[in-house]
Amino acid sequence: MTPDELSHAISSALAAAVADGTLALPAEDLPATVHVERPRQREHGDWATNVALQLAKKAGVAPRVLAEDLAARLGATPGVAKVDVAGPGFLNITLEAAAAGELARTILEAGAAYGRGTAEAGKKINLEFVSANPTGPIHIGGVRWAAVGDSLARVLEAQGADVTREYYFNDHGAQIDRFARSLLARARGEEAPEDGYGGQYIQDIADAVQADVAAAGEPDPLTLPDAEAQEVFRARGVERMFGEIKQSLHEFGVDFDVFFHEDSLHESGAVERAIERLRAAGHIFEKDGATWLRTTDFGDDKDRVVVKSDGDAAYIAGDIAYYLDKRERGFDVEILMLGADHHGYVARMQAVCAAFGDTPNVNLQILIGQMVNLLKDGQPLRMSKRAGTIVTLEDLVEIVGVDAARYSLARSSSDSSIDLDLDLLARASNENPVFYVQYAHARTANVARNAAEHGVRREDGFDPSLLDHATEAALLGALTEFPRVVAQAAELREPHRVARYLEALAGSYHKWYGERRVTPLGDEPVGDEHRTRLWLNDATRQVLANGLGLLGVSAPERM
RNA sequence: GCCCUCGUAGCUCAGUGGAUAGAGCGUCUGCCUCCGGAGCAGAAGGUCGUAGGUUCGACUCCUAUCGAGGGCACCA
Repeated sequence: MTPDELSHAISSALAAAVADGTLALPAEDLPATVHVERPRQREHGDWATNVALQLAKKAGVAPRVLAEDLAARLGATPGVAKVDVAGPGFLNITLEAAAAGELARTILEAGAAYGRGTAEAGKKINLEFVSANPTGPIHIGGVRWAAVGDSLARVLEAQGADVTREYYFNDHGAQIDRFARSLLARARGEEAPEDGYGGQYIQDIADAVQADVAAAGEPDPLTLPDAEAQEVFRARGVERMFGEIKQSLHEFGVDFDVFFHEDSLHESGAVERAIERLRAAGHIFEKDGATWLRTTDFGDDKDRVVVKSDGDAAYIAGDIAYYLDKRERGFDVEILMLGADHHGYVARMQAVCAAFGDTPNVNLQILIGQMVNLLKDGQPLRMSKRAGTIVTLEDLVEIVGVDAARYSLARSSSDSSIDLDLDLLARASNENPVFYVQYAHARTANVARNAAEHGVRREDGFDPSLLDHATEAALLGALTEFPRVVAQAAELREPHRVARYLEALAGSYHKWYGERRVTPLGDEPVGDEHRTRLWLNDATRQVLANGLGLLGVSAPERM
């Protein structure tokens, strides 16, 4: 019996109570779907609902009286063992072991599809994340969005969405000029300019550019005039940086479908077209020699310059064109993940969305994530791109590995800033809960291997009524919740819920493992109880694997 | 000054109106003669920043306030 089936049974009981006059409430006042949830306390049964509490006031009856009536009606439902009324009027429902245990078969039949849903089916979603400037390696903040964003993409895909992972390269404007000047300076053996970038990677890129130029048989850029030399370092340096960024993201398990270059918007005339479109809609005005977008009409706190008085496009012009470009590529929803240091963009970008006639927060959804603070021996680690003292994606992976890095960054709500102590992670990596979850998965694999060696085979029998231990009810209950957790993670755009769920599931599994054996002891013959437990073991493995897959974390057979 | 996010166990963090607020790590006590002890069982540890309000019921929603971080460009 699934929670949905139980929910329907309760709805039927409510409808019956209305039909025979017991519940004095118009049928349309009944909830469309009755929510059932897992009670915190195991003694409270397998499922609980507060529907009697919610309806009692409207119907003018005491909650407990209504609850008693519903309990009597539900008691006869096939698969329901008992229904208790508790506290102010909760209904606590306990399922028959067989009805609960059927889930193991359901999960194994569904396989990798267990946990998938259709909540986002038919939606074409563009998910833009990381989008770090190609002026240096990806630092720790960007890594967080790589882990969270990719996991969110997987979760949305599990709900049927057509997701495009997109990375926006800001390869236009002053930052890139500074990057190019820094490369040139280092190639000449000079210090990086005051407003430029430092760090060993600048030297490395500069060397690589010169090697590339030599390999291409082109003249040494150091013999060219400044402007031309800088252009060589800009074009080739940015290309080099792109390559490194793509490569480290790939090694992190994050592969983008589209790397979009801001420069292309300016070169193709997309920026002018987007501005003209807004002008035609009456949202553009000229003032002080500049061209403005009247974002205050759509909730922004000030209007924004889109073309500066010197004729150059302001930064937001690229974003405007980019927004339109995505819509014209057919995306219903554009999701944008930004760090908290960019949250000031939200209002103006939602205004841009509205100015194009779209619906803010529907066609454009902006997720703001808080920062990652790095600690070393409990002390904050100050990072500076200019000084080159940054902790990069590669550094983090080298210290803790891909699985631990992804997991530790994806298991927290993006609303919380998180503190990572590098020494702690390096010293005792099993402090990362990922190993708790992965160990549970490895253990299920080991149990299955052992069972196979001893002739315990699923196909020889399955009797879910034998799953009658308290730890089995708990484990089945946890397994039941997986599809809801995934659906909720997608709906709220909060993939960390999957990680937290997996930790709870792993806990339920470890407890069960301590109480029940799949392989018979000694000379004990193989019975249906062993075979049925193997079904449960394998079902757990399937869910752990499915969940870890949503996080982009491996599910090892052995550790 | 205005805006955004956060404040929950010693530490790192879960908990989008329900029952006795949870996990990992750390501390303490037990458990490997048989499916892996990266585990399990138990103990200790909380005025959920503070004060009001809404509600049958608030960690959760509202208001105020304190504290931490971030943001308020014709920069990108």
